[in-house]
Amino acid sequence: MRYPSSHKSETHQRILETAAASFRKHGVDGIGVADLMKSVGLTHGGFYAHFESKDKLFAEAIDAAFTDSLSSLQQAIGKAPASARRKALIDAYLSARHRDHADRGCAIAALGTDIARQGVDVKEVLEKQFETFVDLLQTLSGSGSAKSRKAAINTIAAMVGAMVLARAVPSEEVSDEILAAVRDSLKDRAD
Amino acid sequence: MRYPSSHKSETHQRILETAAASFRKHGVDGIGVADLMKSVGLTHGGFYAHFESKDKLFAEAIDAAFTDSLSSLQQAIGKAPASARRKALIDAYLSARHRDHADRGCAIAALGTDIARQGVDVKEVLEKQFETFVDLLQTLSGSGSAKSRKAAINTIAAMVGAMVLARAVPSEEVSDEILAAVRDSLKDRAD
DNA sequence: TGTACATCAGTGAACGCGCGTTCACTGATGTAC
DNA sequence: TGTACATCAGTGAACGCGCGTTCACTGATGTAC
Repeated sequence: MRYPSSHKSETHQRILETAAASFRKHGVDGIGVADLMKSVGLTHGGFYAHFESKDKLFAEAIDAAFTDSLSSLQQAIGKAPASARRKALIDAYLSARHRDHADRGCAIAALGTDIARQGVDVKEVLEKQFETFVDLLQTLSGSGSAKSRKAAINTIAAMVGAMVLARAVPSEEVSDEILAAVRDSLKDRAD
Repeated sequence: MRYPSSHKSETHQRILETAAASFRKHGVDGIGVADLMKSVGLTHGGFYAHFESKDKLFAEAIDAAFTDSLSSLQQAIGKAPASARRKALIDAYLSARHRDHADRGCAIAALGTDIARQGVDVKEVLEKQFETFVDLLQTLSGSGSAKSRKAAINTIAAMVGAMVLARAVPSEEVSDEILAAVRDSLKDRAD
């Protein structure tokens, strides 16, 4: 079956988006090429017309996942007045909604410890997107000084750690407590 | 070969300790039963005389890993005078040494996002040990009030997030920067 | 305009491989007589 | 004290299974004449 010329890149994109969600939900080893392609509505053999290997897909998917979640955050804070945007971002990141929907959320909070064991390719994607995240937070604080970069790194570390913990703990009570504690603490600081 | 009565529990312990290190280094799916037993100096078949399944081992190993890393931290701060212990703990946790030796370090920082995808058994072990960690930090701050519990949670979240990030980033420069930023910030706070 | 052919995204059987787990077996030593 | 037997931690072949990857093939459509 021959398809219109745009078709291939559309399929590529669909595989990528499905992968970005599935990897965040199930981990790198928790989802296979066959199941992934099934979710897209195709068979596994076709995968290699789009990606060189599962590893290569993973690197691209991390990139897509990050872009996806950062634009979600941008959207969440867009409504707020400039002075309240940092707080809006913290509330959006450290929400029960984010905790309960890892497949659409932050890639580091969902896959951080897996990424630590991956090759340089994947880690470079992560660092690039980490810097984007730092920039975003620096913009919200209204200054590009070294101090605000440090503050941005602290905010990200606290948010990532809180989300990892909130998801790793079985009791919703403790999970909520962790999110609330870090939310309060970050918002109290005038970074 | 019949062994002295203490032999079995000693082997059990050796498997557990090797597993606690290997899982932290390679992830749950990164190390198999056969390789694990080989590291212990045995063959894979013997594994099931000691553990019901790999999953059960993982739950026990997380417990052992936590106990191991918490006692390392206790040791690191033991030398310091009481007033400097919180800072000593932060320095020990957020050190390059800890970053570069995941196999002997904090289980959440090494396996946090994997644990989030595990069953309740594993998560319950984690929550118990998380509470131990909170208690330790509260003790160091010298008070058991609700405020200090909140502060302890914040400290842990920041440390875990920083370590996950520091390990996920390929450049040592950025990695060091993250550790230093969070170290400074946590020590400035009088929690 | 109509026909023959080339293209190539997607199919599905097949591959080798490593995984977790099972099981009949081994053999050194403790125990019973 | 000496012998026969029971024990059971550990062995290693074998199991079914799912994985990532390969490849000969399909067939609808674009292109050449």
